Amino acid sequence: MSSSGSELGEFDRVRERRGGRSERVRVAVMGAVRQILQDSGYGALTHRAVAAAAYVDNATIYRRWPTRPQLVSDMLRDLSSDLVPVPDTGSINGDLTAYLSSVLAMLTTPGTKKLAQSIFAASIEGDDVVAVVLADFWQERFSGSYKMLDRAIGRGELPAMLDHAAIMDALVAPAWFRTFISRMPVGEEFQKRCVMAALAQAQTEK
Amino acid sequence: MSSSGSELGEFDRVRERRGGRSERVRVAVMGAVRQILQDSGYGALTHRAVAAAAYVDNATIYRRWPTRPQLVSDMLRDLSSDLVPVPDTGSINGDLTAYLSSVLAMLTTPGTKKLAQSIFAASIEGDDVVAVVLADFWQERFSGSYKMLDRAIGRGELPAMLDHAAIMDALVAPAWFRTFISRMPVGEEFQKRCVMAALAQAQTEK
DNA sequence: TCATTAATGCGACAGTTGCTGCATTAAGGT
DNA sequence: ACCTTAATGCAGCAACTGTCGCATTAATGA
Repeated sequence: MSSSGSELGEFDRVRERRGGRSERVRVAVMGAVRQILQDSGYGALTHRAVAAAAYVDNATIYRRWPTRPQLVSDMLRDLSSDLVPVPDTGSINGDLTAYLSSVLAMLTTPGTKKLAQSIFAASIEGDDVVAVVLADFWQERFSGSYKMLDRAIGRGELPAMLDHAAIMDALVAPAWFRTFISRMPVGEEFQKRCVMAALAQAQTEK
Repeated sequence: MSSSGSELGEFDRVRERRGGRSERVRVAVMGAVRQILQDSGYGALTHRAVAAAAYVDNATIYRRWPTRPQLVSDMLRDLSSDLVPVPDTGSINGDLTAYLSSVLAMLTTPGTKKLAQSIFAASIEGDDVVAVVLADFWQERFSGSYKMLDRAIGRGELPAMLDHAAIMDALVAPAWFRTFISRMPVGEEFQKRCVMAALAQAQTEK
């Protein structure tokens, strides 16, 4: 039955080669994707453009990442979380202010804004499989920020029964909404108001 | 100088033909665009697909709407506002609940969700000129909903000095954010909570 | 070190997309 | 009714996109 000596199951297992050249290609491609997205945006993300920037043949890109959304979602895994760090200033007010400040900085700086835009564009263009990856990405991103809230509960600043998601909605949803959908300005008082709204939401018992 | 008999300015004016065949083509194309977006989404919006659906030559589409975002932004003008009507139930609580309910229905129904998705995709792909059109679209959409708040002020339900945009942010931003960005569920209690948050924001003096 | 074969590079191909002359049609003014 | 010419239809083109077969390279296990 199995032409292979090892008995790992009913079917022959395709032995993937995860190290060496394949890994080098992967790193180069992911770097090229991020570079292109930051510099020129999602519209410039072509398989051949990535291939050229990574010094890899375009057929290789097509074989490992058949669609553009897959390129983006795969890059998300490598994306370090230092884009929006979770602060620890000692007070919930300071934490929320610092966090939203990071988000707004990310959404304002051209390079990272294009990056965020691309994530959004990919999630629209991508099929359901990619959507799952992206949902995981956000879940992880949020679970990190939830620690911020739990610390405040430990300090007695917030009630124990919190709707974590509701608070983060109040804090960051308007920023994303204005940046990419309604395209209204996100100024200084807008930021303060969102922090206030998040705090008000946090005081509401679940 | 001027080969034309009429003296309308220094240069000859190109006499556009706004009626007759041109208008019929325009109506057919706009209908085809909306049909395609609702049925198959932004990815299926090809010039040739629109041309086929509208029984018009594809060169005509290219000449009058050179890019896909222009097709979408032009369709927005025709889009009747009955997608998200501004309610008048008699109380601010009822109005906000009904309004958010309409927004969520629009974001949940497949056809209209794809329509909203397409607007977003076009605003990302489109150049700055298109962005202006889309900003106007949202401005008009919001100005309609502001009347809802002004009626509440007239009834004495809300303080006179309101930050209209802040209230609408609290009401609808989380819905858009969860639908297209964080992809979290938008359930029954989510809706109630957003209305509560918007009311709390409304009670805050500007 | 050697054999196996997954992964890549290379070249070519059909299908699609964006665009452009040119002939034809019909809208708008006289 | 007639003229001018804007707008459309038609045909064809270069550029780009996605895919494939085949030769070559090198990762992995023995």
